[in-house]
Amino acid sequence: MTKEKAPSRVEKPTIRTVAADAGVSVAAVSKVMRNAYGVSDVMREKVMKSIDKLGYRPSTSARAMRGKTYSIGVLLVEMTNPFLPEVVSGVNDALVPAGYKSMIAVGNAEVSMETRLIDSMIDVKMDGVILVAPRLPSALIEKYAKQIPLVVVGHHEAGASAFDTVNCDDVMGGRIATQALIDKGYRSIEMISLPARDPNLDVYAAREKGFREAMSAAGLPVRITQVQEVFERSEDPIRKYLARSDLPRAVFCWSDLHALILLNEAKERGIRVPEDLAIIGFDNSPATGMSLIDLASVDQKGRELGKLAAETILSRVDGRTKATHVLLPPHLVLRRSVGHD
Amino acid sequence: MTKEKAPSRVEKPTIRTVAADAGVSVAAVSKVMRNAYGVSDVMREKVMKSIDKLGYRPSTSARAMRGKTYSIGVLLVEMTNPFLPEVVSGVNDALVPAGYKSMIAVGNAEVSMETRLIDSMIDVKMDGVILVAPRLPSALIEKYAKQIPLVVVGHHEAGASAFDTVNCDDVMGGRIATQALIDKGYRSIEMISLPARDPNLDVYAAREKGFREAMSAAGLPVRITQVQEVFERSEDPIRKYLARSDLPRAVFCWSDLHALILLNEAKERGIRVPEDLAIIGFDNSPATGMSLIDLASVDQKGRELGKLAAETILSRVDGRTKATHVLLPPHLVLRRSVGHD
DNA sequence: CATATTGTGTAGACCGTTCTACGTAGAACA
DNA sequence: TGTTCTACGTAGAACGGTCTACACAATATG
Repeated sequence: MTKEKAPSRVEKPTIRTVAADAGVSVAAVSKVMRNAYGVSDVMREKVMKSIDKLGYRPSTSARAMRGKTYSIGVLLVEMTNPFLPEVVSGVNDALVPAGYKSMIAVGNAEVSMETRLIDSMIDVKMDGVILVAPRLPSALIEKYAKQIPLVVVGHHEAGASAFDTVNCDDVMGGRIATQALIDKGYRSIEMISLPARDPNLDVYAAREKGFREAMSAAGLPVRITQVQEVFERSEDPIRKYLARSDLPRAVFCWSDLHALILLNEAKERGIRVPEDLAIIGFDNSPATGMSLIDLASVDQKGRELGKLAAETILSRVDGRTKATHVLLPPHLVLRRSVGHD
Repeated sequence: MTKEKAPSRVEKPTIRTVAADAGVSVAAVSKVMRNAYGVSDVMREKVMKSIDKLGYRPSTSARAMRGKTYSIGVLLVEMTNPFLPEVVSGVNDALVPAGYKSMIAVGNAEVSMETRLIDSMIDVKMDGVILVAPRLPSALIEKYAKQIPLVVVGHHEAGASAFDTVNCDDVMGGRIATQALIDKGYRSIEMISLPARDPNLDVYAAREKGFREAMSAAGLPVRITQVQEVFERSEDPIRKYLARSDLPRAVFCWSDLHALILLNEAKERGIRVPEDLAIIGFDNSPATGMSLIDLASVDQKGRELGKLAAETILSRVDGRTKATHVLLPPHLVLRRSVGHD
């Protein structure tokens, strides 16, 4: 009458089960699992045999209470930007061989959601956290970095000492995109960007900087239009933009997300691309390559960024305390939207 | 000399800190946290005050050892299909208000990866798991369901008793898509699907069934072509498909993923859509609505599926043992690719 | 030969919760 | 007055690992 628990639920072997089976102490099994010092070959052999005979797997939560969990949290802004899965793949490329696992969480570009998720990553005692393009204000990131090893992707803050950053060289990206348009002979060039949050930290602010540099160097006037985030249905601002009478001849978009909408809306309005309007985006997301789209774009190698971020967090987990800040050079992919063949 | 630990890392308050501060027992604090029975208002007040004075947050890992973790794992096949983020949003819609959090993992459509991830979800003692379109063979799912509450989305198995399923009514989806083509007057209609793994379980198999039903009912011949997964660069099979001499007049694609490629390749070959070839996809993913694309598609309401899945897992976590199997009716979105307007 | 040193193994405290079992006080009841 | 509830609290054993301290043997050192 007492045992009315779940039916047929299997009994999981614990470290004690294994120890008993192998005829050794619990501590010995623990040592084998962590391949710590002080285990003879004979002992390791014995324990290993019991482990896979019983199908033993150590409980991460139990481990968390004294040691480490071998898991890294990855916090993504959102999930629709195809650039993000690439970063995740890269993260796993580095984490899995090192015996770590990644747990992903999605913040929906909301600060409250992001804080909640990081908090819960700390609660489950993850060994470290990778933030990808967080909306979190810099001060909060700093605060979290004091609680858990942390690296940020897609957020420039080369001065930070409490955490690491891994980024595409967005200034360079802005510059080469703009330069490409200039080289094609365009003179009336405008950039579409996001509303500034922090001009020193945001990736699009860096791209703006590159844009400015290239335009100024060529003696051309700098004009930048800021539109809303794409999550909040931003066809409207783009539509409004295209209705203007003083449209430029070429547009550099901070992201493919907006570039694609622009391309689409342009078509609807009978504006020919690239004949009437050249467009160049950022991220080189999969869709850009489709011939229906054929959008030139700056490739920031998300996978490499992710891999690098993972390596960085691991070294920090391993005890490094000095911050590192890496920039990866992007490259340009020319396509029909800028009049390339 | 002994304390050379991380610099300036903050001391986290534990349940003991709170108990001491509030002048009550540890057990009392625990009760307040779980709002369990047997707490007076005075006591709750006192404890609460200490809790947010100290900024206390219970350690999930410690909780995991006796109680629950209030977290649900979500295993996604992959991340590039825009249908999946929708499901995740839906999951969070239901989980967050209930005080649970979701942790997402991505299996890259590999069985080995998927098993590894579910294992680690079990290791961290998540309260339950939602699998979205898993590649895992049915027998393995069954096995895992014995170890942890489990619901599957995008995998038909209405006979399963150990776990729940939540799905779009894919048979109906296939039927209404096909019927729409028939109604438009098309007679030579073909379906593009994936290689069969398990004809009773796969979503595309169900869509095939709907296709067959509609075609047979109209007295039309059934023809289905199977192509590779899209992750494994499947432009080639689609290209080969379009090179055939006996192309149908209309195609129903099991997924937008392939429909988009088809649309694109058709354009490259100068095949006009819909004049030469009508196309209808599945998922109604965001891109389909762009006028550059304008692809008709079956909408399976990913967000609702996700929400329902979350509610289902929660009730199972709460003790339900009888399996439920839900089908949500999809609806059709007509667009230019089938000659609409 | 006495004393370090090294290599291998164990015992048992500890991590931060939850949960069971029980104690106590006051109210209600007989 | 004694008994039985009910409401509120507490003590202390779990949970499944890791880690520190130590024991013991074999080997190296002086």
